[in-house]
Amino acid sequence: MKSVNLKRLAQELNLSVATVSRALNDRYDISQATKDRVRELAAKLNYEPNPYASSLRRQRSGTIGVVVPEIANHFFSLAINGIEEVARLNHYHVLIYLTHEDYQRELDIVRLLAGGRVDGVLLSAASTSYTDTHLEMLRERGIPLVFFDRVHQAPDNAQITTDDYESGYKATRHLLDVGCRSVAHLTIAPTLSISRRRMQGYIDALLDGGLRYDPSLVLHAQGRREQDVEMIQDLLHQRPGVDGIFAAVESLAVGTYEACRVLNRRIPHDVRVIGFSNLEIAALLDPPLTTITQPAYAIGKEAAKVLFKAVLKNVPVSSGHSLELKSELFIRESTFPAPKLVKSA
Amino acid sequence: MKSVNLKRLAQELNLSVATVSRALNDRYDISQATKDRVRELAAKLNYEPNPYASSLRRQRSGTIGVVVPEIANHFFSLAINGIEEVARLNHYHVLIYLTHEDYQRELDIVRLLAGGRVDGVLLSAASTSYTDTHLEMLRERGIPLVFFDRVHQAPDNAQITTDDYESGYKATRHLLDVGCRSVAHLTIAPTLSISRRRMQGYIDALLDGGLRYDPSLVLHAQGRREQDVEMIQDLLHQRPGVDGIFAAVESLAVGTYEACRVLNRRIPHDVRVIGFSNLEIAALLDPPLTTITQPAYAIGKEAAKVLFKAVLKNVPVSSGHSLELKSELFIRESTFPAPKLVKSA
DNA sequence: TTTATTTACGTAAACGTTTGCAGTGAATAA
DNA sequence: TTATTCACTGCAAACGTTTACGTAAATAAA
Repeated sequence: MKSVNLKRLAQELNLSVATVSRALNDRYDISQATKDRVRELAAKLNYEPNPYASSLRRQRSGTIGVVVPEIANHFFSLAINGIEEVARLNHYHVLIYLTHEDYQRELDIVRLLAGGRVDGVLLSAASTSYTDTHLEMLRERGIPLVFFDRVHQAPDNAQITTDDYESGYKATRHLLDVGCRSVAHLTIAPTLSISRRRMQGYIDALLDGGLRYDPSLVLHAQGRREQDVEMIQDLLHQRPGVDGIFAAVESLAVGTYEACRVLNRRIPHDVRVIGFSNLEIAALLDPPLTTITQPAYAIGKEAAKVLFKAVLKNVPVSSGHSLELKSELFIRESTFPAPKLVKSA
Repeated sequence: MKSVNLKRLAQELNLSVATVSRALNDRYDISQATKDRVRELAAKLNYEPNPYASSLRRQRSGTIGVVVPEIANHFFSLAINGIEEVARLNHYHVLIYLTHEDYQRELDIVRLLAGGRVDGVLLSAASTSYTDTHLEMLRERGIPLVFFDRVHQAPDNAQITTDDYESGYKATRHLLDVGCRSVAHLTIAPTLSISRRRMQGYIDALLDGGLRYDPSLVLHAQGRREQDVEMIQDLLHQRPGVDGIFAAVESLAVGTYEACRVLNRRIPHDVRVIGFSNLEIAALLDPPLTTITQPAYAIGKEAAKVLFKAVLKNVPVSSGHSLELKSELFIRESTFPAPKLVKSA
């Protein structure tokens, strides 16, 4: 019940607490003989240093904080996987916080973290409105911050993202290539830079393809599953000419499938669908979904690497450390050109 | 850069550190006037108490540890979601650790946690071999532990599980009901109690259904995606008579779909498939997958609740606090009886 | 020999809180 | 008047580490 500490070890070995501490930390000014003695007893008694005492003394927590909108989401759980990997290699611990897309909650969390609980923060922004006061708090306290995926347009922050503009362009372009003439775009909060960049890619691809950009074909979802599906249904119903849909996030691609099922629209015969997604089973959907897939695991890993560079060297991160990874297009049946399908159907 | 602490506040207010601390903690023996003064300045200076000093002094970390085999998995991410919810309500922080199904890693993690970093632990066991030495470490240190889903047969531990036996029975029974005569079972490590219980349900349902239990129809997967799919292919190939498959974990249900695709076996025409799964999009698969779905979110929530009861009241958890939640059967096309399908195909 | 250097360890302060105890001045009771 | 209570506040120790500094003994240099 009573945990063994340095004092206990010191008494039992007839040494001072300082010597024991130094022996365990493998300091140069302790003889090999005592180091061995100390370590042996420590192992025998299952000694584990008290992390809070240690963190208090060296002003360093050995912990990073990860703040994400949600966790039941393939992208984020894969990213966290990558983050955890890097943290473990650096003997660091990982605190997880969920904002549930709520800016206020994000603010509260960051305030807490700025209190010194962590040595660094990885953050993927909530979709609701934004000021960057809380980021200032971290900066004031000298706590490095690296954004990943959902970044915030702060003056000089490191951020790990994907080529959202190019991806948006590529996705839209692909729809045009397979014959779509009226492409809708489903996205989330326009305050998010990823949304804006994906959408800009969408717009530019339309224009380059000789189509005009029709804002009424852009649907901003709320993130509430059922309501979003209804909105998609409404869109498909009111604009029967829509023959292609580009979903900027996975949940909206899935929502499109559901809406199409309800409305009896055939994919890809009536409408072709492409979506950002990290679903491993996209290929097993009915029909297999064409996806733009982000390297989620790599994003988490790289973001953590950049953060640790700053944390361990005790230097601030800057936009110079930013990275943009490439996402990949997987073409599947949901965007097959119509003619082929008509035959086999 | 320099963080504001109690001393700073005390100086600025001409009070002692003790008074400031008590004022912020809303102690009864501080006048309302000083409380107001203190709080005002604290808010103005953005004071956040140093969590490590605080944790060191009161022997309490305000943190729980969550240990799971993996996170890129619907069940676990949903469970973590539930856990985080409860933790947040209790103003607790959540440390995440991944074992990647590696027992040695689980051991190392528990050893760390037993060092006092957390006030309690939620654990879902890795699938590899098992002794319960590390659980003893937690018990010795008086750190409550609650298992969820993947429990370990420790003498007197609290555990939150689902009705695995009944679920296994129900799933198998369902396959028999729709006409299967040769049902294979895909599962993971037999050391895990969930595996054993699900399998026992499978066996009993077979016997009750007048079939015999054939161990060669049980496949123990390794958790390596590609190899698992190959094993499933081999099974289907060598035992062409198999007309039903019960997958004890989601990945194996998905693997079955892939194997069937490679071998050109039609689901459900040639073989019917049911699997444990928390995929929200099971209904969108080709064909829609019949699932046994665990209340993952609720499991996380309940496990956390039980843990906090122990943590906050400072009492040990015991098996008396264990809970068994019910999983649900969602019947979809992958287990439709053959005749119907022959027509529409 | 004396003096400088190295080796190995101890002393004590510090990190920022919390809290038992004591103390103060004022108000009330005896 | 004195004693007692009450409402506040301060002093100082404690939590378990880490580390700057000091020091004694042993060795090297003079």
